Amino acid sequence: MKALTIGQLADRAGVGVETVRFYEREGLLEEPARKDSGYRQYEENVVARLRFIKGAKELGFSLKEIKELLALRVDPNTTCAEVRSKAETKIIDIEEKIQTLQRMMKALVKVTKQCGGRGPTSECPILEAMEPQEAD
Amino acid sequence: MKALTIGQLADRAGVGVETVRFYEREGLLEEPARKDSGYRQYEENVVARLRFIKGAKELGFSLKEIKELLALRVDPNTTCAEVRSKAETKIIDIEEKIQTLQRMMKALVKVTKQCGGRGPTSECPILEAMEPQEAD
DNA sequence: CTTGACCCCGTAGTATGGTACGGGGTGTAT
DNA sequence: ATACACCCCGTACCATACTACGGGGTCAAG
Repeated sequence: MKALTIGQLADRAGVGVETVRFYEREGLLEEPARKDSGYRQYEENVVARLRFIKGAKELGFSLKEIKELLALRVDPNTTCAEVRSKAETKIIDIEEKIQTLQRMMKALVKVTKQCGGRGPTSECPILEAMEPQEAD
Repeated sequence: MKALTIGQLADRAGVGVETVRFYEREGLLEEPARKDSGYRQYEENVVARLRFIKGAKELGFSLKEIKELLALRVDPNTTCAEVRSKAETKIIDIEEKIQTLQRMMKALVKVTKQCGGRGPTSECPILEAMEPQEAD
């Protein structure tokens, strides 16, 4: 297993070198091994971690939340109950996001259908996307 | 129909007054009618618009993208083809987000299941969440 | 053994999306 | 008629998440 340089890692994950160093400072990536020269040496699996961070960000998770997600693992230093309850909170969170996205999609499909139709409407059907659930 | 003051609007949508004025400056909300005093007068439907903005933000859409989403309506000033193609782009976008979220959820469910089991693993199953599709 | 691409670090600057402040006018209730 | 909450505007400030810069060392190819 040959190690990756920071540049190779960044390329494979589709982020910038500076971003990798930034994530390291922020604690999203652990400090890698170093060569004698001081060069960072990354293992292949860090690529997946970086991609995960990238994807989660695009879904509206903050780096802080992503850090929590990445910490969700079953290991000897965490109690099961703890992991479980954290994971369940996140699951609910994600389910809500999915539902909202599905409503948005439905609204967009409706727009394209209206289009196929005839009457020009000035309504904005997408506004309904947030309505059905957030009854206060 | 009684108009809402900016404060009432902000309360109902769950945002701050300053945020409303900010969105107005950014073109996400149109300039409302004013009283002689200069006070803004909002119609009830602006509440939905604000909630939409709030929700879309939590899903990782930028204000710029949200503006585009809100502009997606069938009206006399836009050609159908245009609206259609924009909407379709957004739909694909949203579908991807949904799929990623579903993979994340599956990973989280897996974590909770591992938990119920016995062996402590130090693996992080959530890292697989971004993998299956982004094959390069 | 030099040249060019890449790495190191620290610090500064940027874009986005608000949030706060200050000095002033408004609205209504007592 | 005065008090208190709320509105006006402009400007300044803030957190997050990068991104760039500068001065220097490294490494592999030619």
